[in-house]
Amino acid sequence: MKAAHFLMDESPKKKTLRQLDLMGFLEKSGYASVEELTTRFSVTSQTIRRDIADLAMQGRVRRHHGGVALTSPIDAQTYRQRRVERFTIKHRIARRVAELVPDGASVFLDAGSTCEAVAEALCERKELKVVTYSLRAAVILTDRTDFTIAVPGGFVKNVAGSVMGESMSEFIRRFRFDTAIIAVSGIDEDGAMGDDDQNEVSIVRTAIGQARSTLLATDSSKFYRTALVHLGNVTEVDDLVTDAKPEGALQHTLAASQVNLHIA
Amino acid sequence: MKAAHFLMDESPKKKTLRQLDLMGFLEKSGYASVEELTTRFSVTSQTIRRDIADLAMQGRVRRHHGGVALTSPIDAQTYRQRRVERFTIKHRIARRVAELVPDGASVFLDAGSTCEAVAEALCERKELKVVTYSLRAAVILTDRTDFTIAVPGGFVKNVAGSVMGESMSEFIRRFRFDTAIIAVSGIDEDGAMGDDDQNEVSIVRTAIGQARSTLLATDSSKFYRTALVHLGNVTEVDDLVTDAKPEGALQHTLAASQVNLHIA
DNA sequence: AATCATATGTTGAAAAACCGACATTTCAGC
DNA sequence: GCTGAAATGTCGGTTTTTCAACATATGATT
Repeated sequence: MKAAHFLMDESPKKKTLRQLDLMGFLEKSGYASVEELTTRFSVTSQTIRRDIADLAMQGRVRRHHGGVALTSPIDAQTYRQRRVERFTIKHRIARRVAELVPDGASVFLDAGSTCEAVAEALCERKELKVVTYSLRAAVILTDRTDFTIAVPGGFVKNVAGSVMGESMSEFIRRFRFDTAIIAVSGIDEDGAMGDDDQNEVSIVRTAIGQARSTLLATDSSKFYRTALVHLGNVTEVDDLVTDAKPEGALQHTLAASQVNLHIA
Repeated sequence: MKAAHFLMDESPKKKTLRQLDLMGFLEKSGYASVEELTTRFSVTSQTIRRDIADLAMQGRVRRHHGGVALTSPIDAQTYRQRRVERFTIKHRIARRVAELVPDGASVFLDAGSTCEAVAEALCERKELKVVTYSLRAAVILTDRTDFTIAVPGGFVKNVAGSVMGESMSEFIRRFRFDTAIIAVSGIDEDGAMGDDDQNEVSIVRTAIGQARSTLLATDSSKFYRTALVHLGNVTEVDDLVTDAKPEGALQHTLAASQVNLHIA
């Protein structure tokens, strides 16, 4: 009973997840106040402090009165390196995605960092019509292109910079897409795709329903990760763009389906 | 006592020097606590706080309980650029505007470059509720704060990064504002304010109607310029923040009204 | 169901940091 | 030397943060 315990269990607990997320946030800004973090994660200051205490124990952050900072904050070099690293993976995928989108197409674009990279890559196309609920993607596209771009209205979710509101699906339903470009938080071995936010899932499902074809863009770290909310099955998508071929069960699931696999 | 000549190694302003040094230190570590800084510079915490207050006023650092952090994780280039930007007219005006907005307020924020500068300055406030149809402003605020932010849905107007749609006014009408922060393209000598886009004017008018007070932020180049679409009269606004006192007729128009004039 | 472990929320008192007002120092210019 | 402005220090009262101890929830194991 206990032997199996430390051999197998790799599933990240909530706490660990949040701490990981917290680190990600820190790496962007270098410093974060406890207050910011409490609202960002919707937990008590005490919980944040416990997270911080853990991370500080591991020497990964520096504690301060009122917040946390990175220990070896954004050493210009590592920072650049990280950027480059992300550039290669996410941007390789993004470029591949952009190649699959014809000029003049009407596109739905999901939120999340991968989709922001896709937005950048889409700038190379011409005369696209894009609907997205990612503010950042919208800004990237308006700044660099003259595409027709639409965003739904609502409240902005801080973590992702995505828009959330009551009538999102209604808004999306007003459009038809040649392609829905989506991203997910995890894909199970049986091909179950999932995300961490119920609302986002609902939006994406609506978009898929309005689209002639669905394109899933995700890096291989998402394989075999289970996400909170079920979004659908990977066999429903028409194209899957990723950076490495999935191994094992997932590979078979895909092979047995109609999914076009693109390795960037 | 004159004996302490070994302390006299400072030539220009001590204060300025230390602040410069402090910035240098910050750029390495991204964050520094007040305590660290007191020992590093051998001065009182109060002095450090005054330095910090100065720098924060200039928008060069973010204050936190216990210390300071850089506003943005530095990229030498952007940093230099920011530094210049900080002292432009728009940013001076923006800072003044932010001072007039109390923590916790609900505000409407117009679109345009001045309002984007205001968005940056508003990051210093706390727990604001912001409704804006400027995508860029929305992104700035979501990236740097945990405010509640809402944007209306619609198509994005490329040049300005503002959102336009049928039901904009309806969306705006769902909110009440403590302050509507607006910008205009021109102000006539008789106080007539105008903008160049019929839709934007309609949105702004609606917002003003929902606001307890209206704050006009505009640089002095807008004085005596006539814009296409009439928006209202400057006497309707409660506060006018600008960079230079208007001369001539407009000055009298303002003096005869209830407008509070703030020169940044 | 009972039990245990883990994660999170709550509370109240102690500690730390803040701010304003005023005192003191420094130094340039008369 | 005297004076005034700028910079810094000191002091107290206030606000914010922290921490420890306890309570509650959730979930897995038996």
